[in-house]
Amino acid sequence: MGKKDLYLLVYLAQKAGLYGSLDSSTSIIANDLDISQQTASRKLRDFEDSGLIKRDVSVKGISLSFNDKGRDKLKNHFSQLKGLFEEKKNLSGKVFSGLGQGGFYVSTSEYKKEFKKLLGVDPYEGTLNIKACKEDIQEFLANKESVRIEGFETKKRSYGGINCYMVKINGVDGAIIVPDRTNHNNETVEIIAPMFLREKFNLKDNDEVELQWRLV
Amino acid sequence: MGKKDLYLLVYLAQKAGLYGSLDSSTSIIANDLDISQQTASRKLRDFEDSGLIKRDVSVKGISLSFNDKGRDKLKNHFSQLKGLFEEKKNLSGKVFSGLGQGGFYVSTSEYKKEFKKLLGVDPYEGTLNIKACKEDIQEFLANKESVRIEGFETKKRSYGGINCYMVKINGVDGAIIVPDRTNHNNETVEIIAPMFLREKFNLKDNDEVELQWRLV
DNA sequence: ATTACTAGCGAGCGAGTAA
DNA sequence: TTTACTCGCTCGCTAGTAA
Repeated sequence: MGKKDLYLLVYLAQKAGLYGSLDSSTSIIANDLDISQQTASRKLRDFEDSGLIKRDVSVKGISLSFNDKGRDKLKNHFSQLKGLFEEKKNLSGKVFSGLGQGGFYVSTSEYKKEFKKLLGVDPYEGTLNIKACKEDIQEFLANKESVRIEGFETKKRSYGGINCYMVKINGVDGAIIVPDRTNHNNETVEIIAPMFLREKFNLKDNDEVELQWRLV
Repeated sequence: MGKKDLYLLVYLAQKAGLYGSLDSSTSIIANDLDISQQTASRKLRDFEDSGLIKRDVSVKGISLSFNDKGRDKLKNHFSQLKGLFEEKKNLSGKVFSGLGQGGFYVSTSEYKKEFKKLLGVDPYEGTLNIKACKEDIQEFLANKESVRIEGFETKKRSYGGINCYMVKINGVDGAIIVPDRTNHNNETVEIIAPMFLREKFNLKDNDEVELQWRLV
């Protein structure tokens, strides 16, 4: 589906709901959107082919509902706009135990040197994993400037780049790090800070923490 | 401007900000959006002609910013989406004594097993009935994802499916259950939770409780 | 009444180029 | 380098119908 057809997706969302369904006909939809019945039919077939919607056709009409992919597409579009109109200032999430992969970055001296520039002081050699709702994270990061740490190569292996976002965590200066190569899904963020945050704040898994932006 | 060109307006908004401006060139924009320089140029002129944006052209490039009309158009689009994604966040209602039919579901081992998956722990073998205004309930449930527990059959009888909505009740993780076969009207919801909520919160009939969404 | 195929046409895209 | 004009061509639209 082309970016030009968003308007149809929005129309469907309004008529069917994101989790509901719409019983209609291609002529009705065409009429509502001021396009031909044939075009409506074709576009809906295209949406189905791209996996955005579910389409049930009968001689009585057509029943339409969203797939995850379609919802995601709309949600993503919405998040972008939301960043423009409603800039999220805070992100709260819950501590959880990660796989320890973040510690690798902070322990690697080339990265560590860059992190020190971000934090002003040496980073603690480990990261704090925080889980939050995917949309909240997207919104929090949307339109925010990140500091890029470029990847590099040694004889032994290559090291990927990292995007860093300057934040305060429970009031302490830190940074969200988003390595190019990460196993994380998009429901988690990884934090570096000058000290062992778990100890500092006596954090256990599922404890809530609050992130705020700080200026670079 | 046609409805199809929203994507360009969104691009501009992200680059320029709603109240800022963007110094760029038609080639850069064309490249970002995967269209030709000529098309970018033409579309931007069209936007200007429709009064959506302000356009300052020089041989060095182009400076773009939004007019009220352009901002309104985007804002309007955003508001439509907002209605879809940000529904009512809370529902308050009053405890009442139901007919005890909900307890049947939580006592049936097949259902109970599914409920355990939802709650993480075994459910208390009973439900809490909550009465609220019909419209509030509809709005609260609108467009929310539900977890479906399919019905099943035994030799003795058949068991209907249940739709479950993940909620917090007074801060406790629980779920609204909506059996396919229910005697409830649409002014009530039925809650399962890991513990006997009436005891936990010392609830009497007509006491007010608050429901909030929680992520699955 | 439907959906959707085929054909033909026209809007809109982009290459070339002027300013 | 810019922006933007002209023009040819293509993609996607709609009319006509089939199913």
